[in-house]
Amino acid sequence: MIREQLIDALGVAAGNAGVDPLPATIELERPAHRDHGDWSSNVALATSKTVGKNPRALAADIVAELERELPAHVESIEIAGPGFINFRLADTWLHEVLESVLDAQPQTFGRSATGDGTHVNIEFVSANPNKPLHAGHARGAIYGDAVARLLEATGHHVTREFYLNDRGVQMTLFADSLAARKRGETVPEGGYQGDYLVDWAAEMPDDADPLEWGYERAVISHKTTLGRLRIVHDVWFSERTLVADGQVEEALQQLRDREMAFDNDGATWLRSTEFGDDKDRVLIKGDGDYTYLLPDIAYHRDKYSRADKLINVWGADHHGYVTRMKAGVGALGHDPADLEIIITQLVDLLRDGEEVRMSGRLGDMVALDDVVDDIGADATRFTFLSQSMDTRQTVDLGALAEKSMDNPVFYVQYAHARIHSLRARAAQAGHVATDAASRELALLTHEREIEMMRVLSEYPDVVALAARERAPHKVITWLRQLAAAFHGFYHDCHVMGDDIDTALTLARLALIEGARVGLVAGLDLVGVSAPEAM
RNA sequence: GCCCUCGUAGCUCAGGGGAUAGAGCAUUGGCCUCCGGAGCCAUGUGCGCAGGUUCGAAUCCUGCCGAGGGCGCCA
Repeated sequence: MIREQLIDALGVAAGNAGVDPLPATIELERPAHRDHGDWSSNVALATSKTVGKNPRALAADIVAELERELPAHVESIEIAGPGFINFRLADTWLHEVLESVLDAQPQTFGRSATGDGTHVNIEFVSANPNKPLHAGHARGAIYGDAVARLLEATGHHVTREFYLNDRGVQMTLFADSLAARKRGETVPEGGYQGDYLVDWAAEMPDDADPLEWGYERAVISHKTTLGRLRIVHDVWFSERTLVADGQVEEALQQLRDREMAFDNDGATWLRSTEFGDDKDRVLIKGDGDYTYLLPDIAYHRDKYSRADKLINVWGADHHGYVTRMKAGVGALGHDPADLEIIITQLVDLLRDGEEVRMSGRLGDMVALDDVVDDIGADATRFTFLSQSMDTRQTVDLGALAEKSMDNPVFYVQYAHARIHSLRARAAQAGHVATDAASRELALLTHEREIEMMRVLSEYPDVVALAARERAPHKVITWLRQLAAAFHGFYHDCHVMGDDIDTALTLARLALIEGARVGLVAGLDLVGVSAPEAM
């Protein structure tokens, strides 16, 4: 790849110019402005102090070394600003990029093996199995799945996991509420109010055990809703079985053996202050019941035995548990660094500008199914992935439901549909796809064509960065760029026509095929479909 | 009080050490004899404030201001 070639050449040149030692990494980036060339390096700026020269003078020395034998594709090298070294390349480097895109096809374009088969377990959603998922679950659900896709695309072995809190008081309360509905009564004090229970009660056979039947029904509900969003968990892990298998007691014993658990005031405590927590935490309450923490520790103990690295996706309202969870696994002797807890900021849900309440009884909430009904899986996924998880997100369901231009997913999908339409027309006109040897990509020199290839060239870096930073929104941003580049090309450069030379038509068909590969690959990475017609 | 995240254009958000800070929506005005107008082009005195680190800060550090979330023998 051109990037590595230039970095290598820079390293050699800098060494010959007296830079010693060479920096750990030589930075090479794409300048924001086209006037600054195709690639730019700051080595001279970064190392001038150690060499004892002013940056521009050092840059001149390095450039002189580089000019002894220009690296492939390089047309000229300039020194600019305070001492940047700017490379101006011939378009041939982009033709080479396009060739590699066509070669890769959507199945492999942008993918890498950097994860080296590391087994990552990512746990997300994990909503209680006693009521349907609501809109507030959307962000974490879609995000978790997108991160899983990114990790898979970068050579990790991924397990998607859902933890079921299927024991405890809330399950009993749920069963009681369901049974009451079945009898046509109002739910008990503090019970589950939602209308869904009326429907579930109607479905429930008379002789069914409300707890077991309701639990199963809720899990089906979760799976169905998630399935509509193309989210499929590999493992549904039951807290109940964890207790039944004796794993909770084993974990507790392990903590005791390591002197990380102690008894005080009639309760059993975790020595979490050993791991930076501001106080120790209760594992077993005075009444003998576990707190949520102990089964959670046992659960993570089990996960550590099944994967190299753990990721938990939690909402912002759980951020206070990060320290004690890490303390818990640390107390077991595991490396807390292998447990990555990602906090997603909350979502403000609006409907036509008006706030939709996310708290309180279910009656006030919007079911996730309703969101999918209103705006579809594609728009839902695209929207919830379009911004960083570190920022609070505002989503207006009303605006999205209109399928208006407020949602760029259509802009991206439209690009794909146009390409499909072009291909069909081309086939009709008898333009057959040509092999690498006979297509003349050198004909692609229009500004719009160049721009499209430049965007395509960035995709592998985007995927790598998005995966490393757990930031699928970077893929969304890139897709919008590619779609914009394509639409601009489509407007200014006709693929077929009386005044278009056949060779150019074939070259442009190759180019839009490259765009198609990019769109399909990118959309697949975020789990959004690439429709052939809209 | 302490902890976490955020503060970028009228609105929703990208950009997370580089050289002139970008997109969508909204506004205003252009572009259909021609591959799908769900499109293209033009239109903007914006990085909360103050210090610091650096050759260079929207980006890193500190403080302040503002918004949201969290600090249970609840889950």
